[in-house]
Amino acid sequence: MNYWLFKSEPDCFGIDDLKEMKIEHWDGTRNYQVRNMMRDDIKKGDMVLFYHSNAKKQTGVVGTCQVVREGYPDFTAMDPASEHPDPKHTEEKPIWYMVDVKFKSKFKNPVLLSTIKETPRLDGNRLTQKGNRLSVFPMEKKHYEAIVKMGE
DNA sequence: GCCAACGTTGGC
DNA sequence: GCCAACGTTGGC
Repeated sequence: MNYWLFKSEPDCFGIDDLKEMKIEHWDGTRNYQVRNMMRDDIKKGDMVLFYHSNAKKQTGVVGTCQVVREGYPDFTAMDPASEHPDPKHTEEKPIWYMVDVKFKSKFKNPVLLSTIKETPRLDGNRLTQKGNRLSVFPMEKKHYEAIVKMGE
């Protein structure tokens, strides 16, 4: 089993939205590195930290979810009314991929970015690496488990 | 709103 | 293939 961190802006789609919907597709990623992970690497059963980025209140990890469907074409790319339409993406030749995730938990204590930076046992995680702007990336098991422990 | 650090685009 | 210009992300 692998572990990941997914970023989302809470104004757009937050942990409470996922909690309500229970299962939702993680659409809208338009970055090739992320696309490759969505298509090839993220497997059913993998665990995901849900991260709120650009948050007015609290920027940090706010809960967890689990992958319930592996990579398939992001149909929102074909919808001109969607957030990120891409005319090059077609049914025959999809470019963008997404996975489905299922809500697992909302943290009692969100693990803030500032806390993650200050916690020595989280050293080396990708979130706080300089220049990392990917909205999806792998987490080491020990970091995943440490963050869940802190959150709950 | 600012800006650093990318990623993407397109002319050549 | 190079690289300048531009767009985006996301913390602050």
